[in-house]
Amino acid sequence: MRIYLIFFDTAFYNKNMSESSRKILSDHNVSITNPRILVLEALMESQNPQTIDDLQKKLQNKVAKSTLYRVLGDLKKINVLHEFTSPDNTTVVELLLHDAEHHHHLFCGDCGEIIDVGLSDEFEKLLSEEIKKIERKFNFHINDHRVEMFGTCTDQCSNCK
Amino acid sequence: MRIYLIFFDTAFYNKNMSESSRKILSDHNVSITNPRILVLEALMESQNPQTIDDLQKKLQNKVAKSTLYRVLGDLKKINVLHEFTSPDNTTVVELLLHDAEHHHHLFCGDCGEIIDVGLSDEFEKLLSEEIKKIERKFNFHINDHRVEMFGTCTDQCSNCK
DNA sequence: AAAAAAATGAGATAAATTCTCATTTATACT
DNA sequence: AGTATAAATGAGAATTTATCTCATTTTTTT
Repeated sequence: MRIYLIFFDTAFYNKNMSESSRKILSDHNVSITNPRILVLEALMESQNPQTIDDLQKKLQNKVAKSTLYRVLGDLKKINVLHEFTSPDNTTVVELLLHDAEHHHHLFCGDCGEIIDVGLSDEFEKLLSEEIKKIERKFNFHINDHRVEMFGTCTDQCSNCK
Repeated sequence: MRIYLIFFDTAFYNKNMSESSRKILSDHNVSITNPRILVLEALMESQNPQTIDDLQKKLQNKVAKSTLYRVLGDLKKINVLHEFTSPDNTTVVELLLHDAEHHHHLFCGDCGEIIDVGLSDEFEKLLSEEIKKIERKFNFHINDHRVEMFGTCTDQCSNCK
């Protein structure tokens, strides 16, 4: 048996998040400002979708409310942020990084947790075919889709139980 | 060639809508009141999802704003109303009648129209299997799902063009 | 380093929804 | 049918969520 000691260098991770935040902004020709970096870092802190309230708590008045909304708008405009609504009508937001895979969402009605889930290639392929049929039938041009699943986490969720 | 004359008896349809509204309420042990009947009738007037604003216009001050929201809440509670949010964050609402088939939604980003669409049995079957996998993987109990498709209606839509 | 452009903070404003409570309406019970 | 009781409604106040305004600060350009 081997024992590994893992040193968790928070500074390193923070520096990393700051770096990637800057990169996201410069890659999209958006000026690099402190509020934007802070908001991006807060978004990166969790891989699952978060509410605006979650973000405000993380930012702890380091960014004004109006600025937070404005920055989220900026990030939507450059397509690195996805905004949608949970079943209880709360706006949630998640970062879409270059390497983010196409995914869908699973909602827990008890604790409100939202989990990113991937579905099989077979399923996605059949869905694309269905979408082509719908496009023809309704004379639509469809550019996006999503599958949402609603339920309750039985025991694993950290918020519930 | 034959020519058919179709007489559209509004009174008959109104009476019918009023009757089914009453039936919906009594079937669910909800007291039958005028505002509830009016809201149900407004909901029945269109088969596709409608915004709260649409309803208010149809009701033309015959039902107070607070009552409208309250009645919609009541209808949700007895599971005859489905409420969700369109991509531009507007709340929309649709009646779920006993005979309503399982369906999904198609959103037009230009005119805001929302269309009910059914997908093939083959697709729904595969989706159920995917959902079973997700339930196992995340230890969830999933009780509902929906597929949303986003695009633009190319020329058929009555609101656009 | 200075000038120009852009972003921010603080609070005002707007829109959507919920809440409060006095009055009205519906239901249950003679 | 008529009355008592319970429930629902209307009107507007309050709350919540998001956007807007504009003077000040920060970033970018030169």
